[in-house]
Amino acid sequence: MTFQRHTALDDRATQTDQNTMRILIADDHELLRDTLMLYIGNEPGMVAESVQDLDAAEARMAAGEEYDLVLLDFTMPGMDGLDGLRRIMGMSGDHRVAIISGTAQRDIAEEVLAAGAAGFLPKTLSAKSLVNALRFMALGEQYAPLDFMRASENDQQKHPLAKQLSQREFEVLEGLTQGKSNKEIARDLDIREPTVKLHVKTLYRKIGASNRTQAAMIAKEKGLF
Amino acid sequence: MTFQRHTALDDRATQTDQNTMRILIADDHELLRDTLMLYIGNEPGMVAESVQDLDAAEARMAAGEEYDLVLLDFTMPGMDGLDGLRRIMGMSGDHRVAIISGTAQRDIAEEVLAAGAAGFLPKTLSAKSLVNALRFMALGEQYAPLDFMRASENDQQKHPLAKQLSQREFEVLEGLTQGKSNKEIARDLDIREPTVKLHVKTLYRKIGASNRTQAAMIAKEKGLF
DNA sequence: ACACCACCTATCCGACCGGATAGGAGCTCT
DNA sequence: AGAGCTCCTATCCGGTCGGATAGGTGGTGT
Repeated sequence: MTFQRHTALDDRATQTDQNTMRILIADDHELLRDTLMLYIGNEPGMVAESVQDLDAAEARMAAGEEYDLVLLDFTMPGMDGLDGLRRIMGMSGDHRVAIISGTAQRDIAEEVLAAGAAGFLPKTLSAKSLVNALRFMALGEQYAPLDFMRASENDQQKHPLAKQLSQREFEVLEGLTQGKSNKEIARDLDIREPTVKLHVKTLYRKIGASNRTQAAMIAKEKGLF
Repeated sequence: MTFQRHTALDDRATQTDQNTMRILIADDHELLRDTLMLYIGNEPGMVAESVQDLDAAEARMAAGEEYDLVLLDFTMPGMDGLDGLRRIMGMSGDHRVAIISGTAQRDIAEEVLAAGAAGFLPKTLSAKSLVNALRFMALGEQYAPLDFMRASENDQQKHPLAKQLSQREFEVLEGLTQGKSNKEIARDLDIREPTVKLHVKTLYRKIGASNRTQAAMIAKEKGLF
């Protein structure tokens, strides 16, 4: 992997401030902050700063710092879902804000875009694609990776544990992890309670649980939901 | 920041294989893979390769590649909790394997270390600390960030949620997170079942749960245990 | 046509849970 | 000494859970 040419702008040291793109990265994963800043800093015409939570990002912006783009991690202290995004976007000034996330799925991405964010960037994106997306968004466009947005609604067929379960059992298990009663699950899925009980019982067998709390903990630890 | 040297091998042909540390990174976040490889490649005496899931890591190792250290992301296709770690560690050869994670809490870290891993690395670690940890682990030591592991060592003192609970309620809550029945908890703590029920009820009120599964999930998500 | 499977519904029962209520023992602080 | 706290025990009750059993529907593959 070499870095002789990143873009056509590479060797033009005449870069002016107006042409330099300022990016603020807010993410509680210091590892990513450090390495990503290094990567972006290596890109011509790009300068990145980083903070570790939403409050710090807000403080920077409130202090009058101007950024061409602000990247917010979706799961970071202070975010609280989309509230943090809305708070930053509601600040005075004309800010372009994008969400970056390692865990959020398509439904979250859609809500993010609907809320008016400049883009949604999963951490499964390559560094190169990310930089391209940054430039794209700085131009005023809205970005989200197409393959990510095309991902099927129920992409649990990948997970080994979920694979053993039928679709319904999976949905019931999701209810269990939310601490719902059989009655509530039945209402939510629009089926009868006895049916829920059946699914509960059979999924216990399949995943090796002996009660709903164990089932919920197993699902959680295996990384489902 | 320039990249005249990516690795010590780049311009120093005298570097011997014995002195170069080979690292395999398995993580489905390509963004982190790209940027972290760049960062590590910039460190003298370190070479990193990366793959995007557990199967690919397994294939590399099965193909006879030798690594001084293998980093596995905890939430990555094929991992399935600790199973993936055990699978890699059970492979023939003498491999040192560490877990890296952006979401796992202390309980997971302890299980990882108990399983014999070389270390546990949260992504909140700085890049510099990570590199230091890598060198440390390559020496045969076991690593985990102290502040992370102290996160709830004698839990009550630190955690705001646990602080509201009495000692007994806390112990009962621990039983709940293991999916135990009131009767089992009573036996383990050597108290009567009605007493357990009392503690259960009062701790529901304190943490805002309405049943044992919710209580367990709340405790888990808040990072207790 | 048949077996098979996932999914749905139903009933019965013993066990457990969640909530209320009512105490008593030991400790600390004022 | 009494107030206040935590921790312990106990009983009662309605509701829920866990497990077994029995059956019906619709789609798939042989």
